[in-house]
Amino acid sequence: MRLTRLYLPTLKEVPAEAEVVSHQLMLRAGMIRKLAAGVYSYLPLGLRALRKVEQIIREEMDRAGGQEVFLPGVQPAELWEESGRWAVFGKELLKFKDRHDRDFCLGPTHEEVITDLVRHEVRSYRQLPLLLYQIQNKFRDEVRPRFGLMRGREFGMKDAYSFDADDAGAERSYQQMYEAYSRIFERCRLRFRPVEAETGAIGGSFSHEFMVLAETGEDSLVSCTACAYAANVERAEIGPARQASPAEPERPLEKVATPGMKTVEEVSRFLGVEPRALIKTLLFETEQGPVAVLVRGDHQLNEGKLRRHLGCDLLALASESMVEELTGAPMGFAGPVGLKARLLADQAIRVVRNGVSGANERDAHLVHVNHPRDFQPATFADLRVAAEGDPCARCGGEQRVSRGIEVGHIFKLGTKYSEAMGATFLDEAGRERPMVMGCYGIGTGRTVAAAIEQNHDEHGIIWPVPLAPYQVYILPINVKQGAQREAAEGLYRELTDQGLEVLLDDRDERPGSKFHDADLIGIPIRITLGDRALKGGRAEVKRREAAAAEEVPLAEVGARVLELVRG
RNA sequence: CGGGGCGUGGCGCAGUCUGGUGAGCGCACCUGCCUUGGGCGCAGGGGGUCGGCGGUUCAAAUCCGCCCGCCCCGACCA
Repeated sequence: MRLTRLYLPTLKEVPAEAEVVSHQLMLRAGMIRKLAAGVYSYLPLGLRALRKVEQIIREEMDRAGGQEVFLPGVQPAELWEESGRWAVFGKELLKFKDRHDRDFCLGPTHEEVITDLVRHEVRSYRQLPLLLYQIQNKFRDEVRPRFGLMRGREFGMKDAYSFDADDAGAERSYQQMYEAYSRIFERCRLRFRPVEAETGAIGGSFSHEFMVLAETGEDSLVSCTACAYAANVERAEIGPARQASPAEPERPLEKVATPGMKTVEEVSRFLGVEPRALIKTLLFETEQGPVAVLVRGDHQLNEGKLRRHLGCDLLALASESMVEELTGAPMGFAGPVGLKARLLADQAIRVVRNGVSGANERDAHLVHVNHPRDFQPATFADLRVAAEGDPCARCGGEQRVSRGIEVGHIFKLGTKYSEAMGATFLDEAGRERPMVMGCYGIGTGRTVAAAIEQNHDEHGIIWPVPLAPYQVYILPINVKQGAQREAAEGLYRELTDQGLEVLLDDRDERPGSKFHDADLIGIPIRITLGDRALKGGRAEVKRREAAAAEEVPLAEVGARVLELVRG
């Protein structure tokens, strides 16, 4: 492709709306343009990178026994009512009516559609297992789209669905997808980590997220420095707290005045104690009645863990009036001692010695609070958000927290959808049984963005060869010089004939502009043709990530480039 | 949904507080000349209902009201 023909609007300046580097670079490199909040157009360069990711995914899905389908983006409400998600999915589901006043939505995911498709056609265990996938845009009306392609409202996704006759089969399918995903992200040359994850609105029993490691990631993940355990912080289990040794002696319980001191920060500063000595008392309303939860002052409650522990659907922080009713004090002075409510505690509370808590009395706290002398929770459990340095739940080693971009997510769904929607088959014994399902997603645009987050410098993108929109950038310094132009055209033909994807910068521009654009769009190999090297019958070959170029005789450039592309 | 901010030519911005000077600057774009190893130089030129609607005023980009769009923080979330 010739630069004089390519639709490549690059930008010198950073558009004000772009926060993260991948968004900035995709705009500047002319890959994408925004149409509305969270809705983007792909330009030729961006589309080529996207297609590279999609092709790798296709190959690995096919290799794992998948078959590609293409499902509708517009879906009728009835299907969603059948699965029960029309009401539950919430405002992210973009709903509308057709001219006959029938309800539809833009598909945010395709479990309903695929289950509907399969239930009509699959009758026998002989037709299982089945793995179907598609690559298509989804629409989720996100509350706050941001970071360009990282969190759009309309976004590209590969979604796959497995149907098995039993749990063991579903387990195998899941495992196959786990391996396929690992291969996909390896082939994309990404630094990533599979982590145990929450299942959220998709439902199901078990899942892994594939996280691309990046500081700008929206997710936090916890990994053990000693063993293989890794999980999304939302999910990450924490091992039992270590007892401080030697244990401090218990001191007598004492009430102190803390006028107006409500937050952990205020109380700890006022009393001159570390936040970790405080016992936070959080009050919740649930359908099972009010619940009080204790967490150390420097820890954060994990509502997901609490919800699972209680097995409740409704879980909301208690209102001000509720707090007063339960504790007899305004918000900010709740404590476990003498509190008449169901009491749970994070396991770290067990080893807090001479702690500080609210006194259930306005402007007062208790110091030297000790378990079990002063309070006795019904249970201790793992209820907090994992933090740097927490003990690993599997091996007791130390956990580390890092940031990641969720590019893939695999779920073991079980029979949630097949039962709700009647996707059944007859087994060998002639019994009717629900299919056991799994679903597996990869954000395609997000993967491109993640690759840029991991591969860039101050000048622009540095594409890994497998994702590069083009592999080679031929840059004649001055196209008005016949020798340079001819050498460039010759190499362009030769490399293109070899099957390489080549850009020829045939623009009559200053060299500086061309070098800057070449660096910005990040093509892995640049061939510069200027008088300097050309006099000796050579071209300069430079890898984008390298500091210096090498001079290569014109006749050997083709071979050298192929070597670099493959290498 | 709560809090904050922004909207002036394709992009980045100034001007708005304190109403009135020919709507301006940089980049990009067009023409000509010049130049060609890291975003050259000179000259000329095109492009704006100042987000929209309404109001105040002799006069509104500027003041007031409503609406729309976008961005950031939080809550939320495959």
